[in-house]
Amino acid sequence: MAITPKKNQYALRAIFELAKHLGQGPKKISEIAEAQAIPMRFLEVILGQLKSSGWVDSKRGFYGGYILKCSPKEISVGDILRFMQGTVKPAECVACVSKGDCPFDGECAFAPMWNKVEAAMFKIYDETTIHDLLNVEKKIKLQ
Amino acid sequence: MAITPKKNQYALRAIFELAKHLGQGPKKISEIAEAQAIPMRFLEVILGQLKSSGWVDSKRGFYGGYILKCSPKEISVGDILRFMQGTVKPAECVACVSKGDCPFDGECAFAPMWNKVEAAMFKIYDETTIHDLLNVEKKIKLQ
DNA sequence: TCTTTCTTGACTATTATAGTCAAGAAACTT
DNA sequence: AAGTTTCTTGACTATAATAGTCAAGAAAGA
Repeated sequence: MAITPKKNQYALRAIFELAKHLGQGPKKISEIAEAQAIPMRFLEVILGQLKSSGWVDSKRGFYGGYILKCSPKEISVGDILRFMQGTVKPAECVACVSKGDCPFDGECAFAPMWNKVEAAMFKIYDETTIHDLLNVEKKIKLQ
Repeated sequence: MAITPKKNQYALRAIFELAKHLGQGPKKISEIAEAQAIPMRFLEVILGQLKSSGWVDSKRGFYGGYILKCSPKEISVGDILRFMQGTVKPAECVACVSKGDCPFDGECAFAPMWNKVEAAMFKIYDETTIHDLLNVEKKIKLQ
């Protein structure tokens, strides 16, 4: 029922947290986990995955941790969600009754609507950068 | 990963199928199931639920089946999805890490975005009536 | 060398969704 | 009235996706 799986939300929050402390050296998994209320062991898995995107880097040892490698202005929620979802084959109904093997193949009355919804969602995701979210938080905290 | 659960999609398709044969008397569960590629036993459950919405009615016996009680122009996808989801408590983050007991209560930087996404989705769902979907199908079938 | 932290990959748990079933009740046919 | 047919009800089970855990090892620096 949630719009996106928890794992994806955790990935967003992890990058958000790194962005928050950009330029302050590596941030430990344990710190990110606590700050963003993410189970630490699960976060290990997620950050491991995110490393392969190139957006984050890591360092081991006492002063180790994770670092954001890109500008918060240049990375959007859409980028991250797309990465987490893996590549979805194009020309496939995004929310069909049966993915890949649609019982109404090509003649589904609902497909255009599902596609519009998917597009509307990603329009918002793509328009929202991590930098934007940092600003939202600043505003909230000021109140 | 799908935008909405299969159960909701089946509910939409069931009503769509009823709308398609509006005025032609009751439509049997077995017929709806076959036409819309829905497991019949599962459809029994779904139609049973839908009955309580008042949008459909049923009749038993040889000439029994289900009938649409409302105009396809006056029922939208949004109406049906909202009914299927049950009432979601208001003022609750639609896609928070933890529904109901948010670890960032009231100070979540992501909440506005999730709410925007939810709203964008339902804007489309609310704009799409069952009648619209019947028209889409007609156009597709003409090609 | 010791501590700390990331790394890897396999493992388990939980939950939501999806789907099934059987016995019974209404409606109509003959 | 008897017999089909179909919906009705509620409990039941299966499956898959998600979520989360763990342990042993490797790098980095103190």
